[in-house]
Amino acid sequence: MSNFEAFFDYIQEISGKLLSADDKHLLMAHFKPKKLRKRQYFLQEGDVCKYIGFIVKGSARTFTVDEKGHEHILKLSLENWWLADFESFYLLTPSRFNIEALEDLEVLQSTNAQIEEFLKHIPAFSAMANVISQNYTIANQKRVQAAMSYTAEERYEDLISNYPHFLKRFSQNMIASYLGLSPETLSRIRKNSLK
Amino acid sequence: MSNFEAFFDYIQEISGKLLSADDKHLLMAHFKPKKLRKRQYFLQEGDVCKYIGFIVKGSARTFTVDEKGHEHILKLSLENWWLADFESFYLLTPSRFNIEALEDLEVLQSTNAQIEEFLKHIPAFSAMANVISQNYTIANQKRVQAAMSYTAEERYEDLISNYPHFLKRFSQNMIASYLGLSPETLSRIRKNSLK
DNA sequence: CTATTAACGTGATTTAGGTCACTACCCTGA
DNA sequence: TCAGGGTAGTGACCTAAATCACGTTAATAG
Repeated sequence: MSNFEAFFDYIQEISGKLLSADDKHLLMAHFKPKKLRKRQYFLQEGDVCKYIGFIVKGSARTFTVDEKGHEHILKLSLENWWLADFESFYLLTPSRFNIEALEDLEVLQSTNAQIEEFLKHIPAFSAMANVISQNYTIANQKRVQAAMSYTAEERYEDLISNYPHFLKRFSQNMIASYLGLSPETLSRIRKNSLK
Repeated sequence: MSNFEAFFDYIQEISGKLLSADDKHLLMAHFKPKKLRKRQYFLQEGDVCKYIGFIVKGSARTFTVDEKGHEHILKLSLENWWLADFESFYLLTPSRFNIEALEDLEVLQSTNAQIEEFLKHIPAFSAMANVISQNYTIANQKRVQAAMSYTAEERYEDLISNYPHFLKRFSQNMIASYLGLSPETLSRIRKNSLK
């Protein structure tokens, strides 16, 4: 399956280790391909996040809805990213987040229990998990810092330089919400920075 | 050393595994006690974060200074927390952060290379690392969400309910900066919420 | 092929929170 | 013992960004 080829490549590249034929069979046996159409939910608020998904194709957003009905996007995800509310996934508590497909979505998904098995038995998988966890920590650290210390304009500039491809794949509304801005403010920022 | 006893207890409690006598000797051989006086720096901006420290006693803040000279506190740390800029520590890049003792500080510190050894040879240590990494991911996720979707007042309420002991150990100036607020705003919020 | 709905732009107005200025109260150290 | 830095409270003012209101165009569904 070409789905799995891309997945295997990803694991090997991130981990710097090779997957054996057995490793691959184990992964193929327990990662299930799943398709979601645009606007379908991978996870709904209140549910436990039973599955973690690896995005093969498409995009998604992770967001909350506050008491005033406003949506706040916590994460935008594309190909070769993992999809889950890790708090809910690790602790098996009901999630405070929604994860929704923004484009038709193909993921490979598995359960917490299975992931534990992969970590134990597949060295490349476990090495990958460590690297990803580091990357997440770093990315989150940056994001907190940006949210707290940067102005709206600086956060947008930051996004442009770090994730330029986001602008192609996500609507301005989504980007604005991801940056913690109103769509109007983002529109004005773009206008000013065109000069 | 009573220092190490608390450290060993912590590892065993978090990991759910026991440390052997050999494990303990290995840890004692390569975690060095270090004392910092109030206002001394554990890490300075521009330096590579060569050491990770486990706080035995005292408190510290991790902060940046922006172009206008304003300080932004990213993290406040107390006993039984780890002290490091993980980005710099993992990637060996110059840090964008400062870590400063807010009270006289006692840490047990070690290097990246040594940590790799502990992870390989001490199962309890490696299990602890996994749990901590999960906790960090969860805490960071919450903090990003709070920074993006909550008002100043909600963030303060959130702090009170999640980290009430922070109020006893850190000055209002520090709390304000941690919450991304001016000291004046925090002072007014406190006044209003007293009613 | 219309009819909606989503996406983006732009002006007028409001507001949360920042900035500046001044006061009072500890501490801590010479 | 007293001076000076750190800490907190409060008023007056300012500004970045949200909100509200409206148009325009582009995309999508029936």
